[in-house]
Parts: sequence; structure tokens; C-alpha cells
Amino acid sequence: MMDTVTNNIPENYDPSAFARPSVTVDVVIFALVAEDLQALLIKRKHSPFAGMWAIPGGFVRINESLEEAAARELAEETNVRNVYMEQLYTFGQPDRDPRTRVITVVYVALVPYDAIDHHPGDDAAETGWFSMFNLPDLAFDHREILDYALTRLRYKLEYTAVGFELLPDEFTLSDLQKAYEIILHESLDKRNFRRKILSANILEETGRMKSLGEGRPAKLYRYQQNAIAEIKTRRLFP
Amino acid sequence: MMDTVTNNIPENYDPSAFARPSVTVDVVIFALVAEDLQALLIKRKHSPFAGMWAIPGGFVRINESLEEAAARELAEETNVRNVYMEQLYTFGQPDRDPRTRVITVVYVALVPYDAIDHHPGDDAAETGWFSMFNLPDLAFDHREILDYALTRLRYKLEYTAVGFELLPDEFTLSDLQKAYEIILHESLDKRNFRRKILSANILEETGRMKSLGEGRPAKLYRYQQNAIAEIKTRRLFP
DNA sequence: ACAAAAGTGTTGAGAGTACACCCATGC
DNA sequence: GCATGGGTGTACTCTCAACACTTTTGT
Repeated sequence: MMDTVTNNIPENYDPSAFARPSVTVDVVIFALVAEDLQALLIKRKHSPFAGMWAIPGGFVRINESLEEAAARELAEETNVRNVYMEQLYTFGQPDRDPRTRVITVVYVALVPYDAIDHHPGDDAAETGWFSMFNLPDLAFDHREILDYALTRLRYKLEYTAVGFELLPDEFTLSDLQKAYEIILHESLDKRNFRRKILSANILEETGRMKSLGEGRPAKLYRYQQNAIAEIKTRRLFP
Repeated sequence: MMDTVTNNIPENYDPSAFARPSVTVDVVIFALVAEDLQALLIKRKHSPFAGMWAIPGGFVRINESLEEAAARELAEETNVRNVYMEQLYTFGQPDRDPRTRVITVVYVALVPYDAIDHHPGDDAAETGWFSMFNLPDLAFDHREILDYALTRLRYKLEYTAVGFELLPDEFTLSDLQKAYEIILHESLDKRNFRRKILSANILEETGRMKSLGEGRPAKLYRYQQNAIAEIKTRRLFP
């Protein structure tokens, strides 16, 4: 009926004898820059796609976990550690890299822009920040990856409270609302936004204020460490 | 400041020169069996974990996509094609396989039990169906994988309507409710369940009835092909 | 007639939504 | 005193959640 046996895991087989794909980890690095959601990209120097922009990434080393590889890539580009990062998806179309078979595990990192080390010139690779709403031509299937990352980020914003991961440790409610508005690309009602965020009990006042010079100073909030960031959504079946 | 350059994607490098991990695809196959949510497992014959049960899977061939590999594995075990399947997560701890580095991309398939070909004995590998609520000892990190798959399935049930993917083409509302109750492990109110499912407009009556001999015959429904299965959840920020 | 499963409505509570004005500060 | 951004409350609507009886069939 089928070629069942030959296709099973060859448990008694040395896997190193198999022709196998390369595995990379790519990291979509999001930050809020100048009232815009931007991603950090790297300019490719060599073929294929020489001169085009690409998501930072690299091969998974034989003794590091996927998370470690992603954290390493992130630190290499931004010198940032310990920020919000999660696995997005694994892309593995056979022809996505014209040179050879490469399967890439993609992570998304949310980075407060003020935490980034912009070491200009100490890296051989040219990097740049690009608006997610005005992307350049991208290498490989990286456009598809970025689009998917944005979709997932927006979706996640709707039922969790990850927005503050893109802000400094202390922020005002207006800062947070602006972050949501930038990412969701729509304006939100100030009163309803505040009521919801505050009733979720994930923020606490720092006691400090932020003054822009102009206007009334605003209370600064921080994320409550032990809070449950996941807000209960309406259940389909109660 | 950092060893940035050496860790970037070596674009000008032949990736085949890298020491690299193996990549497998594992498929968690769920079905409803005898009022229970069960997963199909394979008994391992060789070390490591000889005699223990494992999720079916195998190496990704060099010219097939991840989805094709997953569909192939599913067909090998069940002879089922064209069912609901989605990528769950990629597991890659360096020590998860004691022999060598193996990164596994895990898919979840939802299979109507009546569609499965139970070709007994025509396969060298011994297979079995196990209740998700009473699992045997499992090889590798497969217990963790199954637990995560169940969590995601439950979560997904709460905001989409994938439940019917585990049922035959035609089913009654009581069948569907029972599926939800089995997976969520709680009982649901019949009137509220029906109202919600029907108001979602994803089902249509077939006109046929199902009679069990006892009791009043029930209307049979089918999934409306063009329906939007994703039910809008309560948005955190309207 | 009775056992067994299908099918059907209403009400009270809580959350969502829309909406406009006063407050504190710097210049 | 005025420009700028921060901060607050209420009424209506809609969805959720809880709850019990009638209908259709087989035996």
C-alpha cells in the first residue's frame, strides 16, 4: 500500500550519514523609532541578493539551543540582552535559498529603542532601521517573514499586553497608547484605553513624573513583574 | 566590543562546509476515539529509548518542504491526506537526542477517526493510540511536545472552530459539542453552545438526519467551505 | 407510556463603546 | 493667558451566563 517502512525514522541509523539541510536562526528585531514601527535589517554584501536588505541571522552552532542562537544574533546586532523574544515560525521551502537547502527558525524580538547600542562602524555589515510600512526590497523570502511577524505582533497586541516591551522601563500611558496606535495603525480612545490597561492590573505607578516641558506632567508607570500579561479573551465556549 | 563579524551569516561561505544539525519533522496526530482525545504513537525498536513510545516523524528530505514532509509522515502512518495540519513549534535543545544534534519541526494534524486506515501489520513499526489524559512514558522530549500540542489545541478551540476537523464530514451539533467537551475537559451548556456555533455561520444543514435508534433523530451539519473559521475574539483595544 | 436524545427562549449582569470637558504646567 | 498634553465619568448597547421544559423517536 505504501512505502511505510523506508520512510520511518531510521532509529538504528547514524543520522550524520544523511544529506541534510542547513539550519539558521533569523531574528526580526522590532523597535519604535520616531513614531514608527521599524525593523533592523542588514545589507548583504555577496551573492545571492548582493546589495539587498535581509533579516539578521546566522547558522545554529552545534552546541547551542535555538533560543541561544537567537539571543546571540540579537546581541551581535544591538548589544541588547534579556528582552522579549519568541519563536515565530520555521520557514523551509526547498528553494528559499538558491545556493543550498536552508531551513530557518525565525524569532521576533521586541526591543526598547533606547536600549540599543548603535555602535556605528564597528561592524563589517551595514545595518539600517526600516519602517514596517515602507520596506525596501528584501532578500530570500524575508518580505514574507516580516509581513507574518507584523501580523502576529498585531494579533498578539490584541489579547496580551506586550506593547510595553517596546518602551523604556518607565513610560506614561500616553506613550503606551501611542505604541499601540503605531503598531495597529489606528487611533484609540484615550479613556477606554486607560480604563482597560489599568483594570488589567499589569502596571504600577513609579511615583515619578515625566515632563516634556510643554503640557501637564504625566505619571510614569512600570510593568508589574509578577503580573499575568495575558488578558483573558472572550471565550468561544464558556 | 563583540565578535560581531565572525558570527554573521557567512554569505560568501559555502554552508555545506558547516557542521550542522539534522532536521526532522514530527507529527502529532490527534483523533477522537471512544469519547477520548488520543494521539498516535510509535513504539521504538532501537536505542536510545528502545521500547518506549514516540511521536511519528522522520528526516526532512533535501527536496521537500516541511509541509510535504509532515504530510508524508502523516500518510505513512494513517494513509490519510488533506486534513487539517499546522506547524506547532520547533524544538532544538542540543541534548534532546542523545545521539546527535537533531532539530525537529513539529506539526499537529487533526484527523477524523473514521478516515484512518488501520492497516494492521503491514508496517514494521508497532503503533498505538493513547489517551492524551493518560500517556505512557515517552522518548526524547516528546512528552513536553504532546503537552504543548494539547495546550495549543485547547487554546485554539476557544477562538476558532477547528473542532469539526476531528469529526466526519457530516455531524450533529451534539457530536460537535461532545468533541469540545472531551478536549476542553469540561461540560458545556447545550443552548449556549448551539447559539454560538450557529451564529458564527460556519455550518450548514445537509438536510439529512442521524438516528441512533434511541431518541429523537438529529440534524446533520457540514462545514461551510467558504466560511471564515476564525471567530472574532474580544479585542483588548477596540 | 416511558426512556433517550434533540431541540428551543428569557432574563440579569457585566463589558464594550461612544463621547466632551477640566487640569497642570511652561512660555 | 494661552498653548500643550494629562487626566477623568456616564449612558447606552450588546454579549455572556445561567437556567428547565417540550419534542421526536424506538421499544
